[in-house]
Amino acid sequence: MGVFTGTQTNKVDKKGRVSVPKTFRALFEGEGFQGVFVFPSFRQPALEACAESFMERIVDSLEDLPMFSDEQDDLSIIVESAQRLSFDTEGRIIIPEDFLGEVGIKDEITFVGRGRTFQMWAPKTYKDTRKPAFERARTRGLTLKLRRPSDSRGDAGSGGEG
Amino acid sequence: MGVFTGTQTNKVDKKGRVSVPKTFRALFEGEGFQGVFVFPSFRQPALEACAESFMERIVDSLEDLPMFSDEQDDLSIIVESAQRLSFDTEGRIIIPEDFLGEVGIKDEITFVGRGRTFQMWAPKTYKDTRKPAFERARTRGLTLKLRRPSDSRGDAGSGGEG
DNA sequence: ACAGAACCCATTGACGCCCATAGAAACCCA
DNA sequence: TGGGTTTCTATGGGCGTCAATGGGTTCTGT
Repeated sequence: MGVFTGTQTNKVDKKGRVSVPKTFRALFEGEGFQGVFVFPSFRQPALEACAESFMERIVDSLEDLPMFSDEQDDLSIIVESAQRLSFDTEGRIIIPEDFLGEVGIKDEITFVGRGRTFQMWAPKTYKDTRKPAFERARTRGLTLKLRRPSDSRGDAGSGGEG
Repeated sequence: MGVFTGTQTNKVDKKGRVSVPKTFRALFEGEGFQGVFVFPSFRQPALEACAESFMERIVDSLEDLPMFSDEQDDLSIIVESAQRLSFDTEGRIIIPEDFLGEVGIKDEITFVGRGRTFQMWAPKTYKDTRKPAFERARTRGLTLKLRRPSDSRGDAGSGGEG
């Protein structure tokens, strides 16, 4: 599976349908389930989305924690809130209204590629958030240590600052 | 078998029947027993549910504990209290009244996907519990160490990058 | 016989499927 | 290289199907 990159803004029609960008949809070739798992981000006013295979990785990772532990309970919130939305014939999905409300999406939605996952934002919210982030990256002089090629760990690990 | 994700609220009719969400039911394809095992959670005001194959995993895990130990005795309560409820023709189950009473479910019930298992809550109870949990996740900055892709069972290894 | 559960049927509203169209990008040919 | 043509993505709307629900009837075990 390739990587989700770039941004694209599409419309939400009267029925609540949204076309998932073709460039994103193309990455679902070879996935068993043709659709996405969507859940609210707990770090940003946005919705997170991923394919089934990635969601299964999350579940497997949760199983590494003891059953009935506090840790597992807390992290389960991702799985609990992740809605399974399948593509229609035209590659559209219907996002639950409460999700849209939580992040302020109305008639337009911005898709943001994030590698193994992608996000969905209210266009204005995203624009307002992105500018300062870019500015921070410049002024702080962020650096990234690249992994060697062919070390194929799909780990979506911390790109954090710190 | 896929994973249980997301939440859905259905009704409990006068006969005590509840439709198990289709997205959950679909995961019982290939299971021998068409129905669920249900037992009260001892950590939350909710009912736990799983398929037969998972219940067998629980039993196997209990056997890893020392026989006649306090731990095994205590945890055995899961197996002791687990009711075996089969789907009717429409995919509904009837949950014993004492179970419903214990967790305050009346005419509506919220199904909560938890990966290999799912839970059933009184809608209001779940909503009140979920919000703080989400807030905790944000403020504590919870992170999840992802298992490597396609590492289906073996140890996820606690080494790796931080 | 009785109570509870399983089965069957009907209803409804949401969602999936089909078709049509506009606009944009890709393509082709001169 | 420019203009015309084709292809396809994104979008909109109508309609059929199915999940969820409710109620009646039959079955089963006690």
